[in-house]
Amino acid sequence: MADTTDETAETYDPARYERPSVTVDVVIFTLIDRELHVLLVRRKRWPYEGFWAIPGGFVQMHESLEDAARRELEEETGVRDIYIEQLYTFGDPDRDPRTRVISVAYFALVRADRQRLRVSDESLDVRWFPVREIPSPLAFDHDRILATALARLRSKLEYTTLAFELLPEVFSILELKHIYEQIFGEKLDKGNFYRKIKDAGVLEETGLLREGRGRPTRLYRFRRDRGDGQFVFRWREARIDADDSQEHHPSS
Amino acid sequence: MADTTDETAETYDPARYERPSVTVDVVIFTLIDRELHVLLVRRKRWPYEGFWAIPGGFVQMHESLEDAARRELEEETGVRDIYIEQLYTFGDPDRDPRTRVISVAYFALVRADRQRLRVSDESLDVRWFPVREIPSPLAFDHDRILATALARLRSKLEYTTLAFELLPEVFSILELKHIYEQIFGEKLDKGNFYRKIKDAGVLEETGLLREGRGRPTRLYRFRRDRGDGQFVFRWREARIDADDSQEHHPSS
DNA sequence: TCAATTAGTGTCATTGCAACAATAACTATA
DNA sequence: TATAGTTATTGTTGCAATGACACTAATTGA
Repeated sequence: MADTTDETAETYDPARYERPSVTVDVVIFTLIDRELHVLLVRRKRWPYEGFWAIPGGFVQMHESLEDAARRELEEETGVRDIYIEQLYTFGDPDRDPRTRVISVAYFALVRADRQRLRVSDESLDVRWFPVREIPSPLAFDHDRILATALARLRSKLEYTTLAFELLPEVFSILELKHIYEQIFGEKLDKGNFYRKIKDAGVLEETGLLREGRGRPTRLYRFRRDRGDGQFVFRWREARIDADDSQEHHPSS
Repeated sequence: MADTTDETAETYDPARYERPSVTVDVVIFTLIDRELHVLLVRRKRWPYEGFWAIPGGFVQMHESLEDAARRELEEETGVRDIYIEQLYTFGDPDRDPRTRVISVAYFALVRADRQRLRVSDESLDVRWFPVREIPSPLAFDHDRILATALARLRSKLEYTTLAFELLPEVFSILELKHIYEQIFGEKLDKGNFYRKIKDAGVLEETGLLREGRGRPTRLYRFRRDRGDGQFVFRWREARIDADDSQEHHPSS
C-alpha cells in the first residue's frame, strides 16, 4: 500500500520515492514423451548474454499481474486458458545488475496435447528442457525461481488434482501414475494407485481403448465438475518440507 | 526480469517503461487472552481516510522485500526476530486510486509474551483487533489480503509447528490445543491431542507447574532443535481447500 | 499354443486414528 | 474434613486407511 503508517509526517508524493521495475516471470511446465519439461529462452544481450532464462517481461501499467503472466505465456507458447498460479515474488536489490527489478513469478501447466502448438519451435533460442537436464546456472536468480516452482509443483500434486492439468484430454491410469512417480521421484504401487484413484471418483470412463503390446488400456477423462468445483483428490498426506523453502524462522 | 523475450526488437531502457510503486504490507498476528488478534492502523488521509488498514510502506531501493517487511514490522510493534513469511503479491491496476501500486504482502506471528512491548498502545490509530471483530470493510483490497493471510495461517498450522510461534516461551498442552481449536474453528479431542503432540516429540518438559482451580498444569517448551531443523510436527492431514484461494483454473 | 507384455483386481496384516472411558491432582465450600 | 467441582492426564478399543504383494485378464508375436 501507499499507506505508510507515519503518513502524518509525509504527504504522499510518488516522485519522492524511486520506483523499482516490476516484471513477471513464468515457469512453464509441460509433459513431452512422459517427461516433465520446462520452457526456457536464451538471452541475447547483457547481462547474462547467452544464458538460459525463464521467460518474462515487464508489467504494463494497465494490466493486472496475472494478465501480464498470461500475456507472456501466450507470447511464448501461443496457448491460453491454462492453469496458472502465482508462485513467489523475488526482489533482492542486486538480482539484476541493471537496476532494481522485482519479479513476480508465476507457474503454469500446459497440457501434453496442446503444447505441440508451440510457436517458435525450430528457434534455438526458445526450448523445452527436461527438468533433469536444466542448463546450469541460469541467468539472474532463475535457478532459485525454478527450484521454488518445482517444489511447489511437487507439493501441490500431493493434495490437489493438478496432475490432470499436465495430461492430455484422454489418458490412462498408468500414465497418471507415471507423472506422480516422475515428480515425486519414487515408485508407487500399481494396485494401490488403481484403488485410490478409482475410489476418489475423479475419473470418467470414456469407453475408449488404446491397443498396444499387451492388454489394451482403458482411457479416462478427468471430471472437472466434481465436488464443490475445487480439488477433490488428494494423492496422499502432504509432505513436510515441500513448499517451505522461502520462509524465515526467528533465531531467538 | 527485465529480460523480455523479444529484446531483439527493443533495447532495454528503464525510462521506456513506466514503473509502478511497490509496497510491502504486513499482516501481523498475535495471541491476546488466548484470542487471535491482528494489528491494524487507521488511515489519516485520502484515500480511505478513517478506514482501518494493514500496516505497510514503500520498499526502498536498497533493501530486500523481506527487509522492508521486517522494518515495517519493527516500526509498528518494536519487535524483531519474529516469524515472517511472504504471503502473496497483490497488483490489480486499480487497487489504489492514486497510482499503480503493487503490494507484496507478508504475514508475521508475534509471540504472546512479547507483544506487550507494543509501542503506540494507547494510540487510537494503531490497534490489535480480534480476528472475529475486524472492522469491515478495510481500506483498499485489505479485506482480501487479510482473508488470504488467515487462510494461509490455517493451512500452515496443519502441517507445521507454526502454532508455537504464537505461544509464549512456556505453555501448557491445553493452551496449544486452544490455539488449534480457535484457528480451525472446531473442537479437538483432549486425549488424542495429548497423545499426538507427545508422540511428536516436539515438546520439552520444563518441570514447571502452574496452579489453578483443578489439577496443576505441567508446562512445556518448544524444542526448536528437533529433526532436520525444520518442521517436524503435523497436526493432521492437510486440508483440501485451505490455501488455494488465489489460483485460477482453466475454463476449457 | 505358449511365452512375453501390459492392464487391472483381490487379499490381508499392520497402523493410525477417533471416540470415549477412566483416573489423577488439585481447589472451594458445606 | 468430606465431597463436589474442575482441570489435567492416561488407557482402551474398534474401525478404516494403507501398503505389500499375489493373483487374474487380455492382448501380440513367435
